Amino acid sequence: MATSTVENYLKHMLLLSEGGEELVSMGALAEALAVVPGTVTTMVKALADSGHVEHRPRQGVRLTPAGRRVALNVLRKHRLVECFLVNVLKMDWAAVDTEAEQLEHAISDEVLDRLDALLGHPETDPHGDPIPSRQGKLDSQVYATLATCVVEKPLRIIRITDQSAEFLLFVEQNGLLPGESVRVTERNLASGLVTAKKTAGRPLALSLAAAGKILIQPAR
Amino acid sequence: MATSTVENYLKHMLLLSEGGEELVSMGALAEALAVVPGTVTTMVKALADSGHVEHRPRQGVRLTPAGRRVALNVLRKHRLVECFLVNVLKMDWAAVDTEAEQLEHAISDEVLDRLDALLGHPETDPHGDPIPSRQGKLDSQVYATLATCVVEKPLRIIRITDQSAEFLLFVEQNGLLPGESVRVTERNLASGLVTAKKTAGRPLALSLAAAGKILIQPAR
DNA sequence: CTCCTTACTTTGATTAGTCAAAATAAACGT
DNA sequence: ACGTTTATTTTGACTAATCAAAGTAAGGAG
Repeated sequence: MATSTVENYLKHMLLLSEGGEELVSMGALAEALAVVPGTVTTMVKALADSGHVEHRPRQGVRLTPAGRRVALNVLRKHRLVECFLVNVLKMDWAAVDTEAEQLEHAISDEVLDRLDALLGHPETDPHGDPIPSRQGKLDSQVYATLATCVVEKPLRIIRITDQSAEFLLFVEQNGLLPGESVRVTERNLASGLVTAKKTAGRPLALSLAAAGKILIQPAR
Repeated sequence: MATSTVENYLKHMLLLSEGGEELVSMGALAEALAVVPGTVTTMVKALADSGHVEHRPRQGVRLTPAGRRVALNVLRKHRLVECFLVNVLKMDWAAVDTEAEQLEHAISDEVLDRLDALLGHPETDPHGDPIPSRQGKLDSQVYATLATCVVEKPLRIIRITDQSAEFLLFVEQNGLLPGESVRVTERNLASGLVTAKKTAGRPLALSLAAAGKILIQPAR
């Protein structure tokens, strides 16, 4: 059985490789796991021995199919737990990531399945992040963002790709939740500012960095 | 923050002291935690340093008020999680103890409170074990058992005090669930056999040891 | 091509939790 | 009171995960 430390390493590799093909750098992994780089090197070598990853010294690391399977299962637990916490326990959007971080390592596959059924087999969590299927399929569609979309076109918000409580709180307070309709009225590369406007709302200014974390689609 | 190992030590001390006054022997703790006695000695000394227990060398160990507080909180989590798994996720009676064993260390107090509300503030878990209140009150009423009760008196089953899957399965298959009505038709100390009978059922034989794990009250 | 920066790896030490086995103390029977 | 049994404690060693700091490689800048 993988320890919860191992599960975390694998999960973060999956998240950092956005789909699983590219090499993940040791530095990025260390950053994501809040650990010094030397620790990552040590751990990655152990994970290579157990067949979960392929380690290219001085270049990076990549999940093997076995490692990817474990990572997807953990991610599925994480996101389904988030759904449960928000939809059933009515918890706060911004707080559930931290909670799920613990629970993802404690719930069994049996509980996972029943939770999935209870929630009606959702396809995304409350932030719009796709939930891997039982079979390990993960929607890896690449969306445009408020930082990259066409100006003045009507858009629908699909997903928020920053789980920090502050950012989620900001998003919530300005009604930029997944499902909402918006359009970008202005984008200025020089000042790094994007102005967005909800159908019936006042214009809202945000940085390019922030805008890039809000994924969108052309409205229906 | 107490690690989940520490939480387990404290929880088992609480369970073994049936209320919290008597000294718990190191051996009993080692047995309950599936660890060798030497490990318990080491750990108990650390717990004494952190003020969670009082250690009487060569005699045993006892929870301090601080330790008891932690233990009750863990037990509350364990039992509320069991309620959730059985009542909401419709999981099997006999399997939930193992699941809860993991989850009790992963859920926050926030989630605990919401779970408690969702379940309607239950007073006992599905096995009839009392759930400690938020304030740390634990019903420590001493019940009679099928091994100690008066013969032929109508009884109500209150609680099953053995969480092993086999025993729970046996209990379930013979309809001896908490809430059910029974009476003891015969008890033979010599052969160590107890015969119980549900109001509308065939007589069932069980050992004194097994009968002692089924707590009862006089029928309403 | 050489030096420098930066990322990565190595090394040695630390902490939590554990076991095996030897040492000790208390309790017990005769 | 003496030796034996049994529970407990000690000791030394091990694993997983970590950090600090020293060492090494690879890719630019000049």
